[in-house]
Amino acid sequence: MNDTTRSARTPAPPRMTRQRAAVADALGDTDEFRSAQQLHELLRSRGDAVGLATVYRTLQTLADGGDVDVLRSEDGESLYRRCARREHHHHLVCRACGRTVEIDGPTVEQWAASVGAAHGFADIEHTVELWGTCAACRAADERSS
Amino acid sequence: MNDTTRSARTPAPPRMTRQRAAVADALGDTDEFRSAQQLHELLRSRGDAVGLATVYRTLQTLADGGDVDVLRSEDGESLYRRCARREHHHHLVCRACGRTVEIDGPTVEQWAASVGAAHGFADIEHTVELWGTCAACRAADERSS
DNA sequence: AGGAGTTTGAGAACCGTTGTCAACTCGGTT
DNA sequence: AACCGAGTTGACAACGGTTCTCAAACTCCT
Repeated sequence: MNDTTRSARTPAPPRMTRQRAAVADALGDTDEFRSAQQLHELLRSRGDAVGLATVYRTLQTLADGGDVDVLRSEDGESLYRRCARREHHHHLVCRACGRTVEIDGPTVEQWAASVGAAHGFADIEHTVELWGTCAACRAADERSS
Repeated sequence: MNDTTRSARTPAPPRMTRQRAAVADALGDTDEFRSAQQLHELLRSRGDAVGLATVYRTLQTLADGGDVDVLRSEDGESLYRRCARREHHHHLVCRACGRTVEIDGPTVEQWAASVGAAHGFADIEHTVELWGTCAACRAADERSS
């Protein structure tokens, strides 16, 4: 059994491609949660276009690896962001521009676990997200009205 | 200007129909969060079918009026439930069967508001939901494995 | 019963997302 | 440097949940 013999259980080696780099790059550029379609459009306008399907695939891979955070906008769209810390945390997101602040829910984790256990539920997961309108968007909004 | 003259700003009077009653009824029967499609199927199997579009419309109306709670399942589907209390609260939901326990997030509201304000965000809303597997579903699961 | 205006429902349209599969690349080999 | 096998891409089809359309049916009031 030499190096090139890849036994069946070995996952599969990731490969670096222009497209993957481009997506990762676009995510690295911003602090804001972005949809797959926004990223796709951004890349296209930048000049190094990537197929929409590839954008979705790449984001999914990144998300699975914990390299990006995913959350659902209020109307169900998936939004992606490269967060500063990999540890579990929550977000305060501007619903207009996606600007995001990473926050801690000091007691949330513990509370969630104990409430779950108290009712006989297992494998507890929790969703805690804050939505608001950031100062900049508020200002922009008033200016245009 | 008599009674039958409905000035433009008056919303429009809701009207009781077999369909609306059926949907409300189906919701009243269960404690569990159900999708529009599940409710549609339930009604059909019960013998008093209601068009899918009508189920969606009715649920939306009920939700707008605060008569039912809506939340998004982990894979983005909208789920509806007639909760015992109309006041703001959170849920611990079984991801397998939809069984739900209404819970309070003692300090959550305040925490959300202050975190939002601290970062200059306005119109703060928060999503706090707990997902788990209830005891019954866990038992059922083990039995079949 | 009569009539104005609301509601319904079958099917089309929508929209974000995933699947398909032949062509193309990456990365290691010869 | 050319070669090759396996992973990757992308145009497009397909999917699944939800909303729209609009003619026919129904509510409610007189």
